[in-house]
Amino acid sequence: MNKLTALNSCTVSNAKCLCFDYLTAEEIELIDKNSIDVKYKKGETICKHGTIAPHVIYLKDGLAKIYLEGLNDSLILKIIPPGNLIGLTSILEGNNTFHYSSHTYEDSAASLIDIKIFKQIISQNAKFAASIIDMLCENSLQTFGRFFCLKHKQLYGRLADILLCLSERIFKKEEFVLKLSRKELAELSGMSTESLIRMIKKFKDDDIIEMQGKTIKIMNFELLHKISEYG
Amino acid sequence: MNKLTALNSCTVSNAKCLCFDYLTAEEIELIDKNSIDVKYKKGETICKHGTIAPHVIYLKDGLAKIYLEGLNDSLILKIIPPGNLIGLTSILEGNNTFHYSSHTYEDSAASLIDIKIFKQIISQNAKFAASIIDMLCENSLQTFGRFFCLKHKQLYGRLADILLCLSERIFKKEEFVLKLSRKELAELSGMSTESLIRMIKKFKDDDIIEMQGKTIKIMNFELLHKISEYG
DNA sequence: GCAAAAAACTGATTTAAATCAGTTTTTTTT
DNA sequence: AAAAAAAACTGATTTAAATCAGTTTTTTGC
Repeated sequence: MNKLTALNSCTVSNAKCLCFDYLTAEEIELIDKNSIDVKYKKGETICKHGTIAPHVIYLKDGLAKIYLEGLNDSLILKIIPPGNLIGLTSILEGNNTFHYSSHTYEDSAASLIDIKIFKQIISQNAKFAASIIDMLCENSLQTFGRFFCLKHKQLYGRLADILLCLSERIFKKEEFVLKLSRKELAELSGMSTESLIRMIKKFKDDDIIEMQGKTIKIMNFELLHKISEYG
Repeated sequence: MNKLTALNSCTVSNAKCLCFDYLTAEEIELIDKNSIDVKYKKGETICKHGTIAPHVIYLKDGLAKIYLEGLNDSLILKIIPPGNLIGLTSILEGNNTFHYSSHTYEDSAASLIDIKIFKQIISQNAKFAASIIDMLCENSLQTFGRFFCLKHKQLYGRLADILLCLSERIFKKEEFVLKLSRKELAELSGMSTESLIRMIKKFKDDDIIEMQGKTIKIMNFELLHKISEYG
């Protein structure tokens, strides 16, 4: 496989959150005692860039995005499916703030784990720490790929990336229901809403996808991969 | 300070490589025995994306870039000044390859640290591991900022970012000698060579910088910061 | 020191994608 | 069920930046 095929603007990393598998019984209890379970409605804010980060967030259910906000623009860094952490970079020593904002795409549930306890366990449990390191590395790789593709690929290739990511990594089905507006899907693909609509039309005309309402079905994976690869 | 001011396409992270300060005498010896010192000429390749990563690279002297290569384009992820690590993400379990390429900007010297030994020390020394986690977090933040700015800021703002980064973070002087061609500087700013030349001209005409050959002097930091901030 | 090559620069043109200005369709509210 | 609001869509226009096609300047090698 060539280098380029490895780069895509996919919105989720390969990282599985395995770190909790390495906890002792006491550590699990410690985390349980120092966590708060929360439910979020669709569209709610989970965390806000620049505010103090009192916890690391484990998304148990639902779907969320993490993003950076500018004056006019915002940039989606990644999508968080269930079983992933939000705010891992906030464990950084000497800067206990959230480094991005997060927002739910659908009704979601999360555990808010006290960040001090989280850091304490990192310092006392080497396997847990190693697992965190792995996740941070995976997150970096995902960001690198997305960075490259949003900077260099054209609209066509970017939409192909997103569709493949949704189908293969997030929903793991060729047909899925994506509860996002065109505006949100455009933001995710890093393009304007109008451009997104035009691209979707092209994909439909070329029989690459079928789309009815919020249901998307990938009809031609092979071609979609080629479009993703060649930009 | 508002969120936006925190985002820049600066090419170096704030991370200081402190991890080696936490080693025991034996661990230092272990690393010494399992490291190779190498000298690179200007323009040499330090590591190549996709190849096996037998070591983590500590840049002792010189200047390097790490970047992703596409078919036509390449994307500079960051600049590595002396005292920083290259290839830290390669410690990721189950994927011992380099996740980017690296190339020297000037004559440089590095220590190649055996990656197995490096990982062994992570697993046995919690403070070392915590320091690695810190560096990974800092690297992520730097990438986020650069990602946002290269995606959303215009040429003018991007060049301002790079100039500020070079002056304030890398050379730590208002006047510095940058041994890069226009082409390399353009690549660093994520724009075409012609665009870079036009932007430099604008900056000179507006008395923001002075430039003679490879010597750059920042004349108006305040304005440069404003340009960086407002894009 | 001169020729050749590379780098720096300039102006004109092209292009990809955003923006603008709408219309149509769908959803929500009353 | 009708009105209002929001979302989806369409075509025309604009714009930022790349590309193209050169010229001038600097560097390199013989």
